[in-house]
Amino acid sequence: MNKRQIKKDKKRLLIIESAVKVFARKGFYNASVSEIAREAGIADGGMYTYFGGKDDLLISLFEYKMEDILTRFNSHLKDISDPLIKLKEFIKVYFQLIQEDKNLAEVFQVELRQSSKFLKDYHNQKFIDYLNLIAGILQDGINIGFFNPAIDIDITKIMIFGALDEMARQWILGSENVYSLKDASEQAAQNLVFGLLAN
Amino acid sequence: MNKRQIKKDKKRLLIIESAVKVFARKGFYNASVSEIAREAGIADGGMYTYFGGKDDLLISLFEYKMEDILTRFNSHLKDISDPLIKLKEFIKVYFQLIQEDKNLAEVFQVELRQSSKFLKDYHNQKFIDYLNLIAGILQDGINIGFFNPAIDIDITKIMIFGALDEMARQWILGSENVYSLKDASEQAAQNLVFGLLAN
Amino acid sequence: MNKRQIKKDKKRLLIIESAVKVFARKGFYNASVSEIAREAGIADGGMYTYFGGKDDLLISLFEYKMEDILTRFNSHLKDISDPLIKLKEFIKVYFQLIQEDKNLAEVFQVELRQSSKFLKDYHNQKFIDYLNLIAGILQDGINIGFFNPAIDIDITKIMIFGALDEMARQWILGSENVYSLKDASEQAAQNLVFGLLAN
Amino acid sequence: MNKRQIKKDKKRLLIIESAVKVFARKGFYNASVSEIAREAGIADGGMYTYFGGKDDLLISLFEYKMEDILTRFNSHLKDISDPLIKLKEFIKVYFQLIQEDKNLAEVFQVELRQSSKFLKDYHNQKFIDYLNLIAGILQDGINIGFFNPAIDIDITKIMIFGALDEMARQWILGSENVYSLKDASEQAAQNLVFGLLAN
DNA sequence: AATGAATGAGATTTCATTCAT
DNA sequence: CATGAATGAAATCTCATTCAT
Repeated sequence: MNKRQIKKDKKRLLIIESAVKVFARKGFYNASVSEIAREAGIADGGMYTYFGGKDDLLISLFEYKMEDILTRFNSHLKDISDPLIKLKEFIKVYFQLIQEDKNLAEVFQVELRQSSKFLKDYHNQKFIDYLNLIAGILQDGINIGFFNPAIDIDITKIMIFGALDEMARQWILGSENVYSLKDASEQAAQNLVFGLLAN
Repeated sequence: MNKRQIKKDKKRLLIIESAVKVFARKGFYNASVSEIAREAGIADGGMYTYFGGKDDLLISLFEYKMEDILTRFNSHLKDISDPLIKLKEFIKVYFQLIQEDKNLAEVFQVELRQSSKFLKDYHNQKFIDYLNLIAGILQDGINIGFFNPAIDIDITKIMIFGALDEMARQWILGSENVYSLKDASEQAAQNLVFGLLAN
Repeated sequence: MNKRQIKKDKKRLLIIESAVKVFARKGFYNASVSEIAREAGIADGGMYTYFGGKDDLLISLFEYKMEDILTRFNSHLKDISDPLIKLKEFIKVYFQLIQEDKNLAEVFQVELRQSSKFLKDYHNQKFIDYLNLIAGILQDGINIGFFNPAIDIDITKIMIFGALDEMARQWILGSENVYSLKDASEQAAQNLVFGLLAN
Repeated sequence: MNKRQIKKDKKRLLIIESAVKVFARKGFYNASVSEIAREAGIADGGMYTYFGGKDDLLISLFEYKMEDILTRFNSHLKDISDPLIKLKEFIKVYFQLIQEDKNLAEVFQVELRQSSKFLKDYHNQKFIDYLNLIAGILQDGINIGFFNPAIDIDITKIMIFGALDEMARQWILGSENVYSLKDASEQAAQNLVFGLLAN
């Protein structure tokens, strides 16, 4: 890779990180390109060299970060074979990521929702990959007889994602009486695995 | 109640219903006040007689519809004493409501999320009431020994809400290979109550 | 005069007084017809029965009040023959009127200025009558040899009006270190009559 | 100073001059930002790069022009020591300025009056400086015994300002039988210095 | 005659995007 | 490549006036 390319990539990243901050602060629609530029320390029209526009910036942000996240999930989970532990670990890593970068989390949790509307055409492969991480764990669990074979994987993966997602969102938004992410993590694992019933 | 007041209330409702349609179609930020007015068959500035502005319209819409929803939940659940059946019924009613008014569901599921930004200050009592419906069921279940006393209600109510919410959202957004809401309903109940483990 | 006519006149007056208050508070352009109606305790569109519109209301207000003012000046000054005393008395009455109704004064001082623009066509006879009050005093003074015959009455009447007007305006607007209207009155008379020169 | 800054300053000035023309023609409230832009030959939203809004434009206009005016007064008067001549010269220069830029004069005389409403908070230092020019002349005159020591400077400076101001305003507004500014200038000096009394 | 909801033109302002320097 | 001024479309909101009740 030549020097010029490296420099360009650095700038792309800089703009993405700035956008994450500003989107988290203001929301996608209320964030102005100008403010992102200011945050990045570049000129107003500067991002147009690196991204096609505000929409493209959001998509690129999502793709870039999602790739990173998927990589991290994979590297954390690849050596675990027990699906139960894998699920627990998945939940733990998920909340860790949220905690590490609250700004990014807010963008994912809150802002990407709304954008699903105007980004309808955008085929969201990374999100599908992400859901399939969960699906994979479920499938493994069923295969080796740990998980209930009656589970509909396509439904349940979304259910699990939603459960974790909402717990994270409330933690991010909530100022008062919020649980710790550690508690959330343990409770989620407990509930998902064993259900609500008393034994 | 006099005639004028009745007419006014009708108009308020008409505008709310129109807004639901347009928000569902375009999203909150991409919906223009003009378009809502056109949908409602009133003049461009017409909604300002009934609502303080676009934001207020969204909040009012939320309050109005949420009240209706809470009433329906309560009337459906009030005579059920078994918490297990109550939970199942809650889930069923939830998905029924989604199916009945897809537009409203879309606004609630997708558009109101983004607005959590500007709804941050707005103390969202109706949403709290809704969460407490779930909390109540959980509490009852624990009290009579059906549900696991180790359950943290404040965490779990959010988890359940999130799980159902995301299942509904994917059903609304998903054009391809979506599950039926009936399947979703049953699967959700199954998973929540018994957990993922095989017996 | 029949009863109906009396009632109508009362309402006209009520609206004028309300308009005075609101114009004083907000200025002509920033005052809404609705706010004037609220102040008057009538319906929003109510003033259109009595006045042709917002502009007409301002003109009518001016005419009505100016007539009153001219009457009061005339009744105060009619028995004074000494032009010097007449001038002093004119000044005194002028500031008395200002003090009596600060709202009205503000409308006259500040708001009627701006309106001179859009009311350009409106031939302001009452204002001319008012200026001619001053002109009359000057003319008398010159005739009987008290005032300097070199005085150009048409210029000087405006000068005197401007001097008093500005003193009144600063008193109305000024919150800090304002003079009393009594001091202003005496100083004005002193300066106008004797000039700035030391004797 | 770099080229870009010079260009920006030029544009600011262009917009101010255009605003003066349009405000003079239509009045502040009836002038639209669009029309000012058209007059300046820039795009509709163009002035927002240079000014915060319509109000800010008016204030900036005032500050900019007033600074110029104060400079001109000072350079004209600085070498005159005789307070009597200084006063006469002040009046002459004042009417000269009015004559030179009738548009600006109209804005100052007519439009800024109305704005005293929204300029109320805005601490108007430039206007105070201007009044103090007059105060300085009066003080000098009293000190060297030319002017009557009984003069209250704070009242009289306002009186003189008002007298000149109104003479100017009537000249600007008046289409029929107006005096020449030369006559006004001489008459004002004569009246102020010697008073109305015949000797 | 009074009411006040409805109208709809028009105003200010924002901001993504472009492009000359 | 970077800059940031300029563009101009579009959005929200206001409000004088009308008119059915």
